[in-house]
Amino acid sequence: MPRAGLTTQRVVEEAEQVADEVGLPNLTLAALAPRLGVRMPSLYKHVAGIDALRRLLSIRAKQELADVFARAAAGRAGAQAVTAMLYATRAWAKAHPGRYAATVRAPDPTDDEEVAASNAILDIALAGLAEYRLAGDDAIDAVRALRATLHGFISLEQAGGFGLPNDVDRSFDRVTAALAETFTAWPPKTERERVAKVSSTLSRPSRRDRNSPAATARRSGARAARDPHPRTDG
Amino acid sequence: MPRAGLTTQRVVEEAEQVADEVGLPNLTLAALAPRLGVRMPSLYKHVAGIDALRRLLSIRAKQELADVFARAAAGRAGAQAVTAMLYATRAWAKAHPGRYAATVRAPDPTDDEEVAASNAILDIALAGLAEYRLAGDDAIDAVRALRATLHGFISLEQAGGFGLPNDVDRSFDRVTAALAETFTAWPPKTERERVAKVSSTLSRPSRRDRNSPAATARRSGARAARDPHPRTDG
DNA sequence: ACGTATAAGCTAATAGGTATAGCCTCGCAC
DNA sequence: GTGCGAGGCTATACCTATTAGCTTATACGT
Repeated sequence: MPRAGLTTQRVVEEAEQVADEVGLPNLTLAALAPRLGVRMPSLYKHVAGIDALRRLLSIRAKQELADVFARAAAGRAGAQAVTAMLYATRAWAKAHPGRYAATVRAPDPTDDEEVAASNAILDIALAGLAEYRLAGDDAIDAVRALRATLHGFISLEQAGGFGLPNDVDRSFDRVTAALAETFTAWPPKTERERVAKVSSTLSRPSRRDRNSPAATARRSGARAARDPHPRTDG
Repeated sequence: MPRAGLTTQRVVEEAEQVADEVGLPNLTLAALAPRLGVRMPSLYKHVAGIDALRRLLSIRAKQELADVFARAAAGRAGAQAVTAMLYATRAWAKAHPGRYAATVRAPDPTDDEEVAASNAILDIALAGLAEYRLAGDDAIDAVRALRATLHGFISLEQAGGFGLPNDVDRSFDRVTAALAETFTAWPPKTERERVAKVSSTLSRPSRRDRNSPAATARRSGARAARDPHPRTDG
């Protein structure tokens, strides 16, 4: 019998298709094999198992998402960049729900390749926020807010969580606008501060820490060789 | 041999424990049965199968979450209520990750019981936002923003997505404060409007629709008996 | 108290999924 | 052309869900 001529890459590509069609949790080797014209055990010649396949899928998906971010933010800054990143990501997630789901997975901290893919997303998101001139922890808080809002909206939407007839696109517009606006006054005033309306120096100690050496050090890549906190986020 | 004396309720309660311990996706009947002192097939006398069990789990979890919202918002309003709801939910989700995950599931639109549980969450969240005096689509957009932000943060945190050493509690404080603040100027200005700085009447057509009959009708529960859009939302 | 219907438990068997072992052979390198 | 490694296969084992059909504890009516 002629060989199917599979490669790891081919297997992962088909797995992406399947994941997009039936959802990441329903991606099985059993479903994948016939689509590639082989029997199930043959897949083990190319991927080490279902877990390894999921890992490869995640890495590729994270790279794609980083790309989506990068293209959206290219040539834009501030609110424009944020808005573009949010819309582009939602559109990509709609077209590729399985891949999007794969981007959420937290990497094993010792897995350099997947950690790198995660970091690419973080770095590009941070770059997209550059115009807001945030630094240190404030910048991290902001990307976390960005990722959380975006992910929450997309995953609820994909889960069918927005059941009311009200227009979901409209809601997304509002969320996007709110987020882009929020970053212009970041960090936000806390409730206590809003009520007490005192001078910002006194009432917003968080600002003091903004560019502190400690905060900057925490961000820097210069850490011990086997850092217990390899740099990954969101 | 003596009977184990199971009930559906007992099974679901133990399932909650398991889900909290090992994660909702890892909840299996096989793991559950020995913990209840019976063989796997015996569980079918009390629940119709793993899917039915998940459904029951979701319903209970949604009721619990609605309760968490209600308790948090009780006696508070506006930013205070929003803040309290967010913190309480995150704390509950941390203590009960499996149950929290179960709240995300979208109900089958024909499943009255689960739809009702979902609606309870929505209603209480809307009530928590009452002080902001939003109406019609604006109110729906706001709860969606609330749920999306909250869910995004919690699910990323639970997935281990916040790998950087930066303090996650601090980030959550910021996100919370930003959200509570955002609702005071809802709907947010779009990027175009912020740039063009014209009068709000002209530049913010969305406000015109706020209390329109159409918008109100869309929200109302008065719909045809077998409504294609039973009232549910994130 | 007793007898019985029913519900609650059991064993056994089936159907899918993951994974490993071990064989067979295509097809490239030389 | 031949040798051999990579890529495919069958067979098998194990895990989870589910169904069928049996047994018996126990609640309840008399």
